[in-house]
Parts: sequence; C-alpha cells; structure tokens
Amino acid sequence: MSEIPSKYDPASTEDKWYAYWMEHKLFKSVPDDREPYTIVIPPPNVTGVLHMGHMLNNTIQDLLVRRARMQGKNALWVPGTDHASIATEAKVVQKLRKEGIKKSDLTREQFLEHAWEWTHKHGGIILEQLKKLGASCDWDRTRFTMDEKYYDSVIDTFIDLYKKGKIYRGERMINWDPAALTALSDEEVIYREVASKLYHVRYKIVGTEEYLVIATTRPETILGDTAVCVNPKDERYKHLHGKQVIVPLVNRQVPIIADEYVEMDFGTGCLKVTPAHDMNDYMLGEKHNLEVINMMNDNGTISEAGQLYVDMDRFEVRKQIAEDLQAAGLLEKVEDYVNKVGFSERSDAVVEPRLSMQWWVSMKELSKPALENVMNDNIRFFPPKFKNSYRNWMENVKDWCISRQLWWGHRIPAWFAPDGSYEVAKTKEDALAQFAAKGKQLSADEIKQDPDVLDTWFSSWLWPISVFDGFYTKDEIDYYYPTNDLVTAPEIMFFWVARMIIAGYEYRGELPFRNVYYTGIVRDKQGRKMSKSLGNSPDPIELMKNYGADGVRVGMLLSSPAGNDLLFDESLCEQGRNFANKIWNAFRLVKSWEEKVDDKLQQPASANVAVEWMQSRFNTVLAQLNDNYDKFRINEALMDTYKLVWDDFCSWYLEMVKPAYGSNMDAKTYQASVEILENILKVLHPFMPFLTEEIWHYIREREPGKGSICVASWPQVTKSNEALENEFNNFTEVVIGIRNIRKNNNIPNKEKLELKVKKNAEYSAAFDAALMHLCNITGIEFVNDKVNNAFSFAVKGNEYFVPFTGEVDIEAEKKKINDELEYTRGFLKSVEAKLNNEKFTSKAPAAVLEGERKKQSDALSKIKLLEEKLASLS
RNA sequence: GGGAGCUUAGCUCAGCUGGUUCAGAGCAUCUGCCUUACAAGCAGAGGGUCACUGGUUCGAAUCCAGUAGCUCCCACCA
Repeated sequence: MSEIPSKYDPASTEDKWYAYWMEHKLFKSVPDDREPYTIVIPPPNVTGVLHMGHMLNNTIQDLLVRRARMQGKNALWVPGTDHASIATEAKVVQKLRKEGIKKSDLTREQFLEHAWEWTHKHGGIILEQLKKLGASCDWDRTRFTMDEKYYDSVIDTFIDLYKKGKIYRGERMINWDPAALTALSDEEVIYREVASKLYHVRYKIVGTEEYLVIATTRPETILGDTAVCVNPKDERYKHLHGKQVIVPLVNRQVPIIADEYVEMDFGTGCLKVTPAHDMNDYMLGEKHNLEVINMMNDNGTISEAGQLYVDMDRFEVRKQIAEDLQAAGLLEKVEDYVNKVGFSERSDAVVEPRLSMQWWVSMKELSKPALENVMNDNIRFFPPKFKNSYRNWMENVKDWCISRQLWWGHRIPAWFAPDGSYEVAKTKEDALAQFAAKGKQLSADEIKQDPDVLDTWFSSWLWPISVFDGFYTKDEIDYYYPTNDLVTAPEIMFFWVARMIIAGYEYRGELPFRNVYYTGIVRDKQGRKMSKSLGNSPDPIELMKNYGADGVRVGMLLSSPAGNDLLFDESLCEQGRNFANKIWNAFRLVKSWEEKVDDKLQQPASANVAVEWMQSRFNTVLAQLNDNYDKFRINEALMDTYKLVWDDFCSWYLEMVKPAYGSNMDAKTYQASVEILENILKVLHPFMPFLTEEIWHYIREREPGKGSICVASWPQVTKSNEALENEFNNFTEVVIGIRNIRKNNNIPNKEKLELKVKKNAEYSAAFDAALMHLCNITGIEFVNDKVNNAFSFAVKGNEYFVPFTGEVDIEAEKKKINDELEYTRGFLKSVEAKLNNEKFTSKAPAAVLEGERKKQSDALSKIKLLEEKLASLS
C-alpha cells in the first residue's frame, strides 16, 4: 500500500501505455469476419497544431472507437491530414517572404519544393499531439490528401465528372481573394459587419444642369460604372429614364436604366452599376446589356481600364477619390454607415467580386440523393436540428467553383492548345491523343496544363472512400465502407459533410457514414470563440501536462452536449483530474485488501448484501449508459459513469464492505470487489484510457498485449434486482437520518448508538447489517411503542428512534417536528382538494387517481406519526 | 429579408408521449470534519413564479398563440 502514492500521476503512466498499445498493435485493423466499426478522422490541416476544437472532436471519436473495440467489433479509426491548399500555401508564401523570396520569383516547381519541405517539416505534428490525447488510430493507415494514390483518385474523379458533364468551365462572378490571388467558393467568404461610410456622389445628367445623387460605400468602383439604375416605379426619377449621366472624374457617358431590383427607399433610390465588381450589378449588366469594365487588377489595385489611379490600392483610392470628388464639388455628403463586408476565410482580405473563368461542378442533380437520404434518416444527424439547415442548403444548392489560382494542391487535369481549346485528361500523352482524335496534331510543347489547382474540399469530399484506396488488400473498402460515425463541427456541414454524402452516393452508390455527430464550438468562459488573436485558447498540450490527458478528456466532455457550444473553463479539467484521483484511490483501497484476505473468514452479511446490490446497480447503470451512447448523449453517458463510480461505488459500496480498522477481509468480498472494479474500469476506459489501463494491470497480472483493457470485453447487461435497489434507497434514507442526528447533536462517529425501530409498514431487514456497519450502531431493536427521550425520524412509514445520549435541545427537536407537520398538512390539503374535485375524479385516468389516493393515505399516516412523536417529547 | 433554435438553481445544462424520477444533475456556495483509500477528500445543508402574457385541459416547465431577449445558419440594400 505504502508504495502506491495517494495521488495519481498521469505523467508517469501515459507515455508508457501509449507505447505499449503501439507495440502490441492494438489499434491496428485489417478486414476479418468480425463486424467492422469505422471512423475516418476529419483530417486536420497538415501543418496545423492541436487546438481545443480538435481536442473535443478527437476525444469523442476516440471514445466511440474504443467502446466499439471493446464490444468486439473490428474497430478502425483512420487518421490523416489535409493539404489545405490555400491555408498551407499562404503559410509557405509568408515564410518565403520572411526570407526575402517572392512567390512570383519562383517557378511552380521551385515553389512546390518549398511547400513540400514545409509540409514534411511541420506536417504530422498534430498527429503526434493526438497520440498524447490517447487517440487510438491505426497509424499505419495515416493518409494525406496529396499522397500519390489519393492524388490519383482526386484527378480520376475530376475526369469522371467532366465526362459525365457535371464539370464545366465558365466565366462567372466569383469571390476573389486579392491577397491570396485566388478564387474562393461562397463558403470561404465570411461576412462581417464593419463601420464604413456611405458616400453620396453627384452624377451630372447629360444635357441638363441637374445632378443625380447616388449613395455608395465603394466610390472607387465609380471607375467601372457603366450605368445608373433607378426603380421604374420611382416617381422621382421617371422623367430620367433613357437619359444619360456623366460618371464623375472619368467623364464617361452612361445610360440611366430602370430595374425593379433597386430599392426605392435605400439611400437616394439610385444605384450605380459596376458589372465587373459586384454580383448584382453583374446580373443587371447581363439583363440590360451593359458594358463590362474590369477596372481592378487581381491584387486589388486599379487596372489600366480604370483610367485613373492606375496601380493604386483599392482602399487608398477610396480615400483619394473621396477627396477628389470633394474638390470637384461632386461629393454631396458622407455618412457613417454599418454594412457587411466579405472577408476571405483564409487570408482575411476583403473579398472582391470579380468576373473570371473558373471550373464548376454542377450540383443540382448530384445533390439529390444526398438530400433525400438525410431527410429520411438513412443518415442520421445528431442533434437532428441540423437537418433543417442541411435541407435549406441542399435545396438551394449552387454550382461549386472548384478551381483555385494556387500552386499547392491537385492540379487540374486540363490541357490547353494554342487556339484555346482544351482536353481533360490524366496525362499529357492522353491529352495529345485526344486532341489528335479531333484532328489536332499537336506537339508536347504546344499544349499547356491548366495552372490552377482544385479546391481543397474537392479532395476531402472523397475522404471516406479514398482513404481505403490501395491499403493492404484491394477490396478493403467493401469491408470498411460505409463507415459508421462521423464526428465533426457544424461549421463544415456544407463544405464537407454534404459533399462527402454526395460523393458517397455518386461513387459508391451508398451513404458514406450512418451517423453524423456535430460537436459544438469550444468557447471561453465568457462565450467568446477561442482564437489566436484573443489569446483565450489554452494550449492543449500544456493542459494535458497539468491535468493529465484523461483529466482533460473528462473535462471537455463534462459539459458538451451534442451541437451545443462548450464554454470551456480550466476548472472542468480540474474536475476531470479530481475524478481520476478518486478512481485511483478507490483502486488503492481495494488493492490494500489483497494482503488482508483471510480464507477462513465468513463473508459478513453487510458485505454480502452490498455486493449483491452493487452488481445490480452496475447493471442498471450499464443499461442506461449504453442507451445514452446509442443516442450520442456523450456527456450524459459520462455523468452516469461518474456517479456510478463516485456515489455508488465509492461512497456506498466501498464503505459498506470496508472491514473495520485492523480487521481482515473475507475472500468472497475481495473477489467480488475486484470484479466490480474491473467492470467499472471497462466502462471508464473510453473516457479515461490511460488511468484505466494503469489500474487494470496493477490490480491483476495480465497477458502482454491481449490482456490490455483496450481489448477487454465490454460488460454485458444482465438482469438488475430492482427490489433490492429500492430497499437500498430506503436504507440510504435511514443512514442519512442517523448521520443528521449525529451532526445536529454533535455526536461523534466514534460514539456507538442504539437504534430502535417501530415497524408500521413493510420492513426489509436486508440492509440491517450494513446499517449497523455504516452508522456505528450496536444493535437494532424492534419495538411496539414509541420510544420516549429519543431522536426520531420516519422512512416509508417506519419509525426510527435513537435514544438520547447526553444533553439534548428538546425545543429544537420540537420545532423541527412542527415544521414538518405543517408542511405535510399543507401537502395533504392540496391532495384532498384534487380528490374532492369531481372533474378530476371523473376525468383523470385510474392510475393517476390511485396515485393521489396513496399520497393521501401516506400523508395521513405521516401526520399521525408526527403528532405522536411531538407528544412523546413533551 | 428567409429559416432554425434557445430562455429551468449563482454557472453549465437534463427534463422523451401533459399526471410517482416533476421541479432535477454536475459544478459552485454554506456548515461541520486532517475519521485508519482519497482535503484533488468526507459528511450534511441551503438554493428556482421553469423569460413574460394569455389560451387549451380536471391537471402545463411540458401543448397552442402572442410579447420580450438571445444565438446560429442562409441570402444580402448599393
């Protein structure tokens, strides 16, 4: 005993056991005849570092997969990382810039070399960090979205969709990131409210001295104006239809057009139309056949076409143009104004709507099965409320812009001939052959591959399929696919979840996973999102150092119901750590009995009933636990386990079977205690893998590898003894009654007490021995009459008396009884009111009526008891 | 503007098909305890008009309507 420290030390156990698990390949999975259970990790950015979101997400995955493994399934958790094209490229560009190298100074090949170097240097750190957390992934299967095989599968998919006519090239308005110099998908744009200004600018009407005043937040786009638009119903401007105005500063004549799109009551009711730089203006331009002037370069500076301010940055121009308009007397006023501006999710640059030629996936048809199978619960969402926004999105799904003007990623397999025609093909040779088949004899030098790469999500949407490509056996995917559960954040429901489902149906003809568990966002105590800039995100590695991985795991799960945000607070980890310590000490106690076992000792009655009760209780909780798991109510499953251990096992069971100081332990109770502890460790294991493995080996000799708790079998639910559990509940009430008497009257625990019981109702003696053991009672005597000069209380109609010892405050006792009496009388009154209500008695179901009658009779007899008790005191 | 959701103890949240788990849990708080596994602990206690207003019902935290406040998603007004 003395050699086991009283505090659990995670530092000395965690690395040891992780190494042990690896050494014995406990997380490795190959197809066999067991039922598979598969999770694919949401691949973190290859150069990312672990943050609290990952912690939560991966803890949940680990616990699901560990439980499945213990349930005897062939459990596989596939790890891997994502190349995260734009994010990684941005980091590499940044790093090069620090070294004085500009991306434009490098060839594509040179840049990619840097990018790979970066990837190899920083990549995989996050996976090592996941091991600290205890993640039970099959690391032999670690995949990267730019692995050769994976790369191939992405390109094949592109070609296939192209051949099916689902991918096309088209010039459209897209969101342009002027910092990263690439197109973005709609989902990569984050709209934020910004304090800006509304400039009221005068446009001179041709042939008059009148001005039309137009309000705009972006005066720099005046350079690209090709019309002014008013609402056709707007009386103020009806006379101007068909006239022309002069665009300020550039002095271009443009028409005044009328379109219902314009809101009459916003600003001045006049809208300037810049088709090249605004989504809606573009639509107006198409509708009204307007000229398109592309007045901005890809980096956000003004282009030659803008005529003025060429090569100046757009935001500088905004200031400058305001001054120049002012000087020219064309600026009527400037108002403060709050509007929403789109920012690039990756570079945080203000996104510029821009007309450009991109590759698109046509989504309407593809997404049909994906919508249907979520709505009919073939794929279940937890919590289900997310089905709504999913449907909303899927029903209004737009075509997906998949090309990015970047180098890091899967390069688009399209080859261009000098005349601008192109072929989609995997290799240059194939492309040349395809051109030749169309009568174009071209040399290898003449055709050029599209320089663009694919959107990262165009590779991640294949994740549940492509991770199985080329591992071990060819047809592995038939075994592991569809996977079981996906654990991810609701933020990427459209980016990723929806598209995986689409790809699943398109390429496997079936769902990619059966359940999607959406975790919440980890926020700080004040509810703010954790972010680097706020500095409110704790370092997970540091946390695990301080509280142990198990402590942090428990801390995270304690308050994170599915889909609800988690307000993270370090004190949660403290609670987790304390829990670990509690388990540790329970183990120490049981362990200490090992050397006290005496074969000749009879099992005491108190221990006998305790064992029986604990076994039943364990079963009851296990059934609950399983149910909560099945419903993905993870935090409730944890709370079930927490209370099972802390309250049932530690506070009641161990106290009941604990031998008196200096006494020995009977073998039967000891054996039972070890078995119960082992079962408890098993249900704890998914939450606290390290601690449980440590104790598991401490408590009993185990076969190396196979003896690990990782592969121990999950306990089976057997029948509970409901009657005994009910009797136990009465017993605890009696115990608390006696403890209260001790506490209120300062009777030390060491002082032995007598207990007298007057049976008025059904009485079970099952726990009598345990009662004596727990409350330090010399004996229980059954009496027929009230006991005078005694403390008393009643449980389920039976009266318990503890004769006075020493001085007693009779008045205080009387007051207590009076209070209770008063309350009970009030309660009786309300019950009787109900029963005297003819409407109630005639309409309420029989069972409810009966319940009320029982309440009535119970209350009556309780009042009688209390009255007698009061009398006995005076 | 469209959609979804939330409001229950100081905090974070359970509370399924209205009624014996109906007002709960954990944490925090308070009061005793260094009691021979654990002070990272033990024992006990207090704490809520279930956002508000109406309705349905014998009966409402639970169903309905309205009001207020909050959150998220989508679209987006220059």
